[in-house]
Amino acid sequence: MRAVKRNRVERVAARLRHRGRRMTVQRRAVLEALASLGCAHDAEAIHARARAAYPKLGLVTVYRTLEAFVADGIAHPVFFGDGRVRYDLSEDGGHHHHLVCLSCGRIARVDECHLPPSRRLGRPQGFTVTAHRLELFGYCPRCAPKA
Amino acid sequence: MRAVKRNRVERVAARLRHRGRRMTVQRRAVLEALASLGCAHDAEAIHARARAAYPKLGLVTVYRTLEAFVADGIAHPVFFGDGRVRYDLSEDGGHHHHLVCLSCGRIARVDECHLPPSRRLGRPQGFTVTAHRLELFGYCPRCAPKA
DNA sequence: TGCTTGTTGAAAACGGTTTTCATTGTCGGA
DNA sequence: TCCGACAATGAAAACCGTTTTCAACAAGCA
Repeated sequence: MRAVKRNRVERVAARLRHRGRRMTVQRRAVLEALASLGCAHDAEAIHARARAAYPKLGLVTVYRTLEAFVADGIAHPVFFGDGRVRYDLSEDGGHHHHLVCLSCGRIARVDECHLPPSRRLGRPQGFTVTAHRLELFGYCPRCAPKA
Repeated sequence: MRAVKRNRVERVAARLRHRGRRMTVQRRAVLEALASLGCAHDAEAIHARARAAYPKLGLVTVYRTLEAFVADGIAHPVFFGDGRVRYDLSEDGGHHHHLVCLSCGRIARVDECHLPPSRRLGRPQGFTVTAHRLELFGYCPRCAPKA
């Protein structure tokens, strides 16, 4: 586990350096917060968690770090339409989507993507599709009406 | 065409009244702006268009009208993740998605939804899915690299 | 070690959206 | 048709998540 962590930090550090960026204590803290929080948390939540590792960390730095991570493909933004941006650590193996409980806000991962290949999606309109965003909304087991 | 318009206004007016709301000149102007603009325009664009019919219309009223329309199922919000909410007039026949050109911002409708039925989507996690949001990003025919 | 230049933190700015408040106007009832 | 209750409006101000500014700091290369 420790080794996994160290590896991740080093991989990310390398990716940053490759773009002329630097790895700092603050970025390490944000990276670990992202990893430990899991799916789709916003800047404020990431800030709160990262402060555990580095209490002096400012919220502005979190925003800037997330911006850098997104630009370098280390993380990506998730939008639920509530006016705040959430972030996921990018995985090498592919993307995932989310199930959002409209009652309690709980979020679950959806690893399978049921969409046809990109090539087909934009064909009728002549678009070349390079990305998509899918979020599912409904009720989690605890909140679902017991029918 | 004139008749179609009148019908729409009346249907919407009825739906509003049903909820204790009122149909006003301003709301009529917003409704017509939504209909004539088509897919996914933001409050500012709707405001600009609606002002053609009612120049005194304030932007705040547009926001409030859109809020009422969404609450009454007359329109629904669309999110592209750029920090502004767009709106579509709801259709009785079902929903549609969008193709967004990352280069020129052009937006195209996607009428077919390639997703499995809601019932299946949240099953593994035990969620009851009631809605979903899907937006496709890529390049339109004009902007696509001529491969 | 020294230097260059990316990074940080605090405060202020930003921009889309929402709220406040006094005024106006819709629409159901007399 | 007129009345009155109360929803809707407009302008200004407030909000709130995010971004920018700017001076001090520190990562990483020579």
